[in-house]
Amino acid sequence: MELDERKKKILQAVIRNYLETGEPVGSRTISKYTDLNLSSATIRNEMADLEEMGYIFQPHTSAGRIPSDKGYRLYVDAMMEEKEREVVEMRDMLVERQDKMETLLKQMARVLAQNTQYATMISAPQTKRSKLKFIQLSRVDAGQILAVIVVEGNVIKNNILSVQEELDDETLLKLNILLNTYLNGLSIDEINLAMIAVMKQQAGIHSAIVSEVIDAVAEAIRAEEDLEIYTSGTNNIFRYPELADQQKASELINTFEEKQLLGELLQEAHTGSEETGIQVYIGAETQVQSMKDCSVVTATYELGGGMKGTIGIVGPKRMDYDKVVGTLRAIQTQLDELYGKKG
Amino acid sequence: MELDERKKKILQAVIRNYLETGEPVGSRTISKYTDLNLSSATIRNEMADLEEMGYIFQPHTSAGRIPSDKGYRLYVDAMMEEKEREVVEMRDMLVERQDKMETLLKQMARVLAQNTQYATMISAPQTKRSKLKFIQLSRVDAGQILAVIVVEGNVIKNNILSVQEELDDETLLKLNILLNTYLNGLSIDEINLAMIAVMKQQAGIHSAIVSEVIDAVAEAIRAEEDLEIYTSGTNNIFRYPELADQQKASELINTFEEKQLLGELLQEAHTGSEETGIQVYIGAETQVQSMKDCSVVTATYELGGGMKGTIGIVGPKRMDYDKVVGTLRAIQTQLDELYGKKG
DNA sequence: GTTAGCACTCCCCTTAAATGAGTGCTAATA
DNA sequence: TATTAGCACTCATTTAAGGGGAGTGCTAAC
Repeated sequence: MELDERKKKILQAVIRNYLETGEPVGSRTISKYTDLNLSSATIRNEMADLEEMGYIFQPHTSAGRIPSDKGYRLYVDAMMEEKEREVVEMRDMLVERQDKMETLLKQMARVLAQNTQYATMISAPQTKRSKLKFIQLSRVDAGQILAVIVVEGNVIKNNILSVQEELDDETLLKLNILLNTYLNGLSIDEINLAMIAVMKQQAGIHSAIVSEVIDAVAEAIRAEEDLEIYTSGTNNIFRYPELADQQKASELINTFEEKQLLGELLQEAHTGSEETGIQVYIGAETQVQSMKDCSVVTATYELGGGMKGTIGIVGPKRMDYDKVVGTLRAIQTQLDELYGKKG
Repeated sequence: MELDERKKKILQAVIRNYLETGEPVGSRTISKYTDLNLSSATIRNEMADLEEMGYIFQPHTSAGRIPSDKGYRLYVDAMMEEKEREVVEMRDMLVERQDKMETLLKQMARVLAQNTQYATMISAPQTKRSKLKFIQLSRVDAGQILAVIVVEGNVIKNNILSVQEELDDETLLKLNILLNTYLNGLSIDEINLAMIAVMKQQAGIHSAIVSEVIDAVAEAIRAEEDLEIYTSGTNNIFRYPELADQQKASELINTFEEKQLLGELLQEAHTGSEETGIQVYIGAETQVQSMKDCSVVTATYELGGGMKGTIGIVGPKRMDYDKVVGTLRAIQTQLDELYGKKG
């Protein structure tokens, strides 16, 4: 069977209506509220066809139709009309240029949740690909060395290293110079064993302890930074009856609190994200079990200096895709204007 | 009317039974399952008295009795028998001595939630009262100075300061010496304006820019550290029907996600906490609106070096106080053994 | 002071009936 | 041949009624 123009129009009308009301859509509704000028009987025939093709289905006999995942997918891919949408508070927020990354991200999540009425999450930019700017070792105590590492974008990491033997000031100074000389300008990903070996050799004249410190520093630099994730508006799921029953709500809330799975989800969205940087997962398309009845829309953002993170919005399958995608696109644009251009 | 021994026993029996079942307790139940050997009629008379005194009430005519807040309060203050209870995983966890405070706290919250089946929260230790151990300024870029501050317990703070004029190496070195000389060993609370003034004077020989940097450092040290709070098991609230309806659950979940209010709650519990360090808030005793139908039990913990934080457990009013208080006490003891003794 | 007995209350569950939205199918129509 | 009107049918949802049961308060007897 072919999906002709009329069927498309009817499918679109069904989906639009269902997105608004959340109620199964009947033939009479379509007949009345479209410009197709067809009787409900005709619509019924067409709807039966659409059901056979798998785009819509009935929750039970003698109920109206609701879109299937396949129907939503077609809608998102081909029928959606992005709503131009600007988040004004977001713009203000970004112009202020929070000095604390953490605060900025938390606020972004919150504003977005209030704006869309869905649950939101946001991952802090990853620093693995940004370049080292500055390394410094200092003695804090006898036996304790503080390593401070600054990467592009002024993200700072610290670590306290314990050493057996004490290092004298001179050695420490030399070590600092050595580390900066070799590692400066490299990204964390680029630091490899060969390089560490060369450094150790260079430092070999001093003592074995130096080697130990270098290892510890390399370790600290590469340390699995646990992807920070901020969420907001989790309780928005209660607005949508299809997600609000105890079983589902409980699982979703747990997912949002534990954050582990959110991290994987955002990670995947980030890497798998095509040219536009926006991705939509409908129902079972997500890997996350608790979100099988949800849709997830993600957007990759960039703060300049190679710092990329991902924003995610989680709502019911009947989420307002037009609005959500529009909003995310607007945020991308705003961020680009502020950070993107100057690289 | 007087609360004689027999009434106390009956009240205790009512509460114990209600904690277990969550169902209103009838006179017949008490008559059968206590060693008082009284008929249900007698119990009924006594229960009418207890109701008049405000310790119990009926959710509706011809239902059994359930404890009032006043009843719970009496129970917690005078009738509770703390259950000896050790959280074994906790012990293992503590012995491993996570190097990352964050990880340790997250795990503590999680284990506690699994153990008690309630929602848990934990505040990271505050550093305001711990002593400064080490300060260092370094030049990262022209115009950007990195300030690293280490306080007791090896908690590290950093801040990037922007300065107009460039500082030469020598000035920087002197500044470092100056800051360490004056501030080392002081707690953040103890740094005051007078002290800063003295430092500025001392540095006066150099230039006005130095004064600017000192101000920035003082600011950075005192910067409102936003109380980190980790939560776990929020979804446990769904185990208790009296908290699980949408309205209440949604508000509670929001409170747990936004964390702002939790912070205030833990803060208050911390400061107001008497000798044992454990506090119980029943129902309306909390300031937090969304927890009016909950009970909250908090415990102050200490990690040595003056680092104190607070653990909180949130559950229904019919929470198992004996178990919760016992568990928290056990954790306090374990932490004391590990950190407390050596100060 | 304690207890047995009894009428009464009120929640809760089950069942039955009424309602109404929506469908599929058939036959008539343009 | 495509469209439409008409109609019987389905099924979720709401409403009402009735029975059961747990538990109470009160009274009178022990």
